[in-house]
Amino acid sequence: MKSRFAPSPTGYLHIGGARTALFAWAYAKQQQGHFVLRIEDTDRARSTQTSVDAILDGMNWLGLDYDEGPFYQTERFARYGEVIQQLLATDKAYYCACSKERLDTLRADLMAKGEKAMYDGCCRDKNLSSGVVRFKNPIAGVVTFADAVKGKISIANQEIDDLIIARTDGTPTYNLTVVVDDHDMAITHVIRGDDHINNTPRQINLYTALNWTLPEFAHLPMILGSDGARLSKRHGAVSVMAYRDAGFLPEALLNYLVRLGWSHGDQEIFSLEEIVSLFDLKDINKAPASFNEEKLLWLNQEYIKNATPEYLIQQLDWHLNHQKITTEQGADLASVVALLQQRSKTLVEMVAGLKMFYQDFDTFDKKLADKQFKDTKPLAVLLEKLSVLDTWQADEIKGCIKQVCNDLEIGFGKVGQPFRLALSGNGNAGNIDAVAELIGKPTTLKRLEKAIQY
RNA sequence: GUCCCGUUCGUCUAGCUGGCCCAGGACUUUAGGAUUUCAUCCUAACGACAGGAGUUCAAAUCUCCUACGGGACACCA
Repeated sequence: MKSRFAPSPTGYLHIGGARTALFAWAYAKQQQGHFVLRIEDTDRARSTQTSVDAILDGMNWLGLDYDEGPFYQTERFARYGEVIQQLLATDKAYYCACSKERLDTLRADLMAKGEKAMYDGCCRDKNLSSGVVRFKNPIAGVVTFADAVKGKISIANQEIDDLIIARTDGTPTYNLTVVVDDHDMAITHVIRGDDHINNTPRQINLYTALNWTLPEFAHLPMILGSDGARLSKRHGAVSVMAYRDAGFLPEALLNYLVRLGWSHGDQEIFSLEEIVSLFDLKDINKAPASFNEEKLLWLNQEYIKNATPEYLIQQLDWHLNHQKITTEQGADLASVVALLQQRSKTLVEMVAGLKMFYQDFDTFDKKLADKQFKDTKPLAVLLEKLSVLDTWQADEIKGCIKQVCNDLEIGFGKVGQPFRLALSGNGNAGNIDAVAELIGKPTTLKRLEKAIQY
């Protein structure tokens, strides 16, 4: 068994492509087969190296490893040429010299007449020797195939025109290259987006003309945006790497993506191992799904909550560098992360919460400070008690706060809140005693003084 | 326009070898509870079988029609 992911390098790896890759990858792993990465770059005008790199980066970040490839179609032109010649020689293809203008008007006329815009086979029997090469699609009959997710699909050959397999400059086009590659690479399962359903019958005809055995086809429904239209740039972030930048964990994205169209009963959370062991094409939904960032956020939070601090630190590395925050000095990063992981939906949020342990802030949040620092008495008393504290530990610090409460006969919140603001600058912090412990005595006292002077 | 595919709570979905479904889970929202804010956690509530016809003792599940949505119709992939 062998599956593949075959993106064209005309942009970054987007969410829809990533899900297709994930499904093809998961099925290969599940079947203990191979997963192939193939770059379909035959459109030299639109393909770029930057896009190739972006796709590779995306795959790598997601952890979707491939057993073979990446293969590049541009390196296989000789082979395509061979197949085109073979088709020509066996009268399965012909040269067509129709001008673009003729084709355009033909299309417009047909549409106006209420018919499907198709090539009329004008040059089919002219026996020309130059121009584009078209495949001689059968005129009659019906092409039927059993799609692994959609079920039986039939299209009449009358609905299919003679597709171009080689351009004027001799370069091959998509429908020819996929067939040749999938055959040559011994792909047994073609798993791709259902925008390719209409191409499938023509490809099947090509397989037949070449006398090659057909692979299984599995067409995945598209991912739609919140407005029901196909997911695109105008729906916001669609690049996989944009999700890394926004602080998502790769396994959270993968988990979200796998549940978009695939299910295993009521289970929502799947480890990578579970995805691999449980994945099956028959559990894929036929209908398109729309992307919902709120649920992704929830999943991400779940993964952050359950991850080990060590793993989180590893994932945090990029964000820390990106925001130029150094954590060598000051609090123990693992402890800080452990404190923060219960309260961060994203890594970006975590970094925001982690700043106060490694950087001083210039000002307090004005609104909060005006309120919390109106009466500085509690903080002043707290400062006194903390400054004489010998063992700088959460329990001891908590004890001090309680003492202040007793001495002044006020509630915990009256001391805890201002204290929290004093240390964080913005009021966002977890267990205040633990926070103070990690920040350390000198810094805690310094910030307390600053708050009292506010 | 023509062809192909699809249609269960706002969203992701279970169920689709008909009865266990006056439809289950999750996200979101709302209301409570726990908590030193927030977050987390617990409890509860709201909320859907697109519409119609048919088959059947019985339909979300099978058939047909309609509506709506998506996709394809490139010398793009």
